[in-house]
Amino acid sequence: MARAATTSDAFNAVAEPRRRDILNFLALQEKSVSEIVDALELGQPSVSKHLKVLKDVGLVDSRREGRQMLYRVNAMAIRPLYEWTSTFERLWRHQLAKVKENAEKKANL
Amino acid sequence: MARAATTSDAFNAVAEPRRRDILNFLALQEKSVSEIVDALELGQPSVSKHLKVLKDVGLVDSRREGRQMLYRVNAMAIRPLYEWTSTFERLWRHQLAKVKENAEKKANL
DNA sequence: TTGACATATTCCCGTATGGGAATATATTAA
DNA sequence: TTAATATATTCCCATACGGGAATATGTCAA
Repeated sequence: MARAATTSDAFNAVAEPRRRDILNFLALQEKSVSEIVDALELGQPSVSKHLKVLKDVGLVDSRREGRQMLYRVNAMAIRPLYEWTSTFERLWRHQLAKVKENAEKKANL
Repeated sequence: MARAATTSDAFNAVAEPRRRDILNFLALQEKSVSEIVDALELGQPSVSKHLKVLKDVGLVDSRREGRQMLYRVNAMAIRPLYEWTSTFERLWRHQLAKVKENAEKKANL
């Protein structure tokens, strides 16, 4: 077995930094491919390929408007990632609480 | 340029499902390598290699106890992932709110 | 039609992957 | 010492990556 395909799930799709850049850029509103190309300073074919990966895993949707294709984020598809990381949030809060506690103990010596 | 190294950041390290399995397994308490091997039903060399990746990006720490190596999660290292996904949480909440709104509208016809 | 614009796809290649098998290293016990 | 246990590393290979260049497809305008 080799490395899992980038299209196998949201975790793999989002591992690529440029794809996160694209999602960030689309977060506020839908954009055309060329707007993304301009914003990210990346080749048009690369952007189209990244968008295909994102679409395959459901992270973006698209619609045609004239000659342009408009892409928008499907935020729901990021939810599994959020849920998974949330299970660890409790752990680091606990960790931070202990650090704080120790600091206060020291201060009160 | 090829695909980014699995050790380049937490996003890439966590893209591999077995590594998420390992982190899940370590979430509650530290475990030895052989405990992980038994739990995940994966070869020992594979587990050691996954642990190396996780350690390289700071997702786990380890300490020796006799012949065993005990690994534990460093939850703080997952924080960037949580933060990034959180920026999209607002978006899907908004989406869900609209769905609910539409459903209620229909119900009141 | 033809041409121009916007996007998608194909082809190329250097690079790294994850698993298994075999082997190396570290630690303890006898 | 030597043997046994626990873990790490190396070597192998099939696979897919991301980017650039070139090309194909799709849409509108004249």
